[in-house]
Amino acid sequence: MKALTKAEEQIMQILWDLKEAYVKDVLERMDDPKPAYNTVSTFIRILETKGFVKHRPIGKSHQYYPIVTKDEYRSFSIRRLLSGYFGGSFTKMASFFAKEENLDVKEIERIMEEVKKDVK
Amino acid sequence: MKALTKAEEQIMQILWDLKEAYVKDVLERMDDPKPAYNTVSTFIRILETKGFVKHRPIGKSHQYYPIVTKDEYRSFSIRRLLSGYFGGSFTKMASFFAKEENLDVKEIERIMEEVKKDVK
DNA sequence: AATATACTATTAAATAATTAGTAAAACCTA
DNA sequence: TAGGTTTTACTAATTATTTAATAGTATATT
Repeated sequence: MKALTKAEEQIMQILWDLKEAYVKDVLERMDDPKPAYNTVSTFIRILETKGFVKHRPIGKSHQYYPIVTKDEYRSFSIRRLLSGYFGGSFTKMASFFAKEENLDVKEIERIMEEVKKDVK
Repeated sequence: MKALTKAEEQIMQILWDLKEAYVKDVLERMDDPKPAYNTVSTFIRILETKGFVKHRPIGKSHQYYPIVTKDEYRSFSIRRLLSGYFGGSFTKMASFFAKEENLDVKEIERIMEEVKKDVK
């Protein structure tokens, strides 16, 4: 999987959110100052050539939808961070975060309880 | 703090590792195919204008050293990932990771013990 | 001193990413 | 059906990033 550029990522975030969308739907959700319609259209087509997005023709128009899921990209992003900055170890990252946030043992335990509940 | 580009980051990783280095030291640690001496030199000077690096003149030469620490950049990177993909919540990221790796409760607890030990 | 060496500074060239204009096709409406 | 609207496809322009050549300066070597 290839990393997304900043502008590409912005648009993927919207597509992940909407599940499927026309160019105009994506444009609508973009922050001001909104880019030109064609800017969005171009990026979506780039995302399509990169294999992140596909479309189905609806009348004369295209409805776009993500084929790389947000979870897949999440996973890719965590892995990249872990391997670049924490020797590939999630434990190291968690320790780093805990120290940085001055979490005490109680708080760490609360987080882990939450995780355990969630994993079940 | 501004994000590093890929090439800049590569060089910062080496500088963080070496703590202080001449251009040639950085070049030495780079993977083959090694770039030109001047390519490295240029990037280090870009890093200096971005405020990531400083130098002390040693004779006619410059010895470079990081002024943004690896920990500071680590922290910045985690935060960016959390805010973009986990609603800013470390717990969410941990849950996601645990599910993805199929960690069972035992393993989660082992990680937590490690973190607790480390935080003390 | 002349020549080679090691380095920095300046600049240019190549490539990648971002933005959007223009043209053409498809559709809608009076 | 002529004129306006919406949309895609193609292309150009701009800016950011990456790479390195060239030139200049100081030091070492013979």
